[in-house]
Amino acid sequence: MLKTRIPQPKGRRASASSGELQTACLLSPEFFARPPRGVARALLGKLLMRREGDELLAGRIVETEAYLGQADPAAHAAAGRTARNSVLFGPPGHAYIYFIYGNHFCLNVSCLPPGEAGCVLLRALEPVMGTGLMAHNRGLGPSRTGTAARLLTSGPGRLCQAFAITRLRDNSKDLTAPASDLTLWDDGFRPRHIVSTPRIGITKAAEAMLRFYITGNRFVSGKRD
DNA sequence: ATATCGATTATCT
DNA sequence: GATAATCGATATG
Repeated sequence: MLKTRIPQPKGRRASASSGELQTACLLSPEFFARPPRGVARALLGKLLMRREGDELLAGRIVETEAYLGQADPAAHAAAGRTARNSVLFGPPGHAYIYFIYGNHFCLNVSCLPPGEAGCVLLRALEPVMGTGLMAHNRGLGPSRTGTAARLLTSGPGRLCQAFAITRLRDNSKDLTAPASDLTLWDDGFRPRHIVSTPRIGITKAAEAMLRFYITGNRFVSGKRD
């Protein structure tokens, strides 16, 4: 099992992060080879990491949504396999990235064995490492505290911009591969409480409780402050 | 070939 | 709270 050392900021009390240095394990393909609902819950508290040359970005996953595959009317896989969504039908633990509203990218992780097209959308992260570069990628000033920090990664489009995630660069990338520059890790953090709600921004199957977030975390997307 | 709309965000009032 | 921005995927003729 591949491990690495993840430096962390001294967390304030309300923050999901705490401690200073943690050993983290790369998530395995098996972690994702199960139904998206369970993966979406299990991904809360895990770390997304990006290698940018000699710089490192890290964010803790605090909000997710599950998309169940061909049987889910809200899923991109609902109409079957296309060139755009083919990653969803491939092996678990790979990045499915799509372009939305003419402006934004969204990052999903494929779930279930090959042939089944479930996935989990990453909706919000709590910044852990590399906030300066995140702010630069977002076109924001260097401020990284208070309400301004929420603008870095609180939303599916925002977190992709902060991590410089694009379809061209990252679609189909294996997020469980040690050599990948975009990876998912478990540093042992476990959320205290998880809330489930309807998914955001969809019209079909809008009542299903498939959005999950860490209770009380200030980096969850939506209105705050 | 053209029209519609979206798993969003920023910027108004 | 409301809406413009922006473009690729998909549906329709």
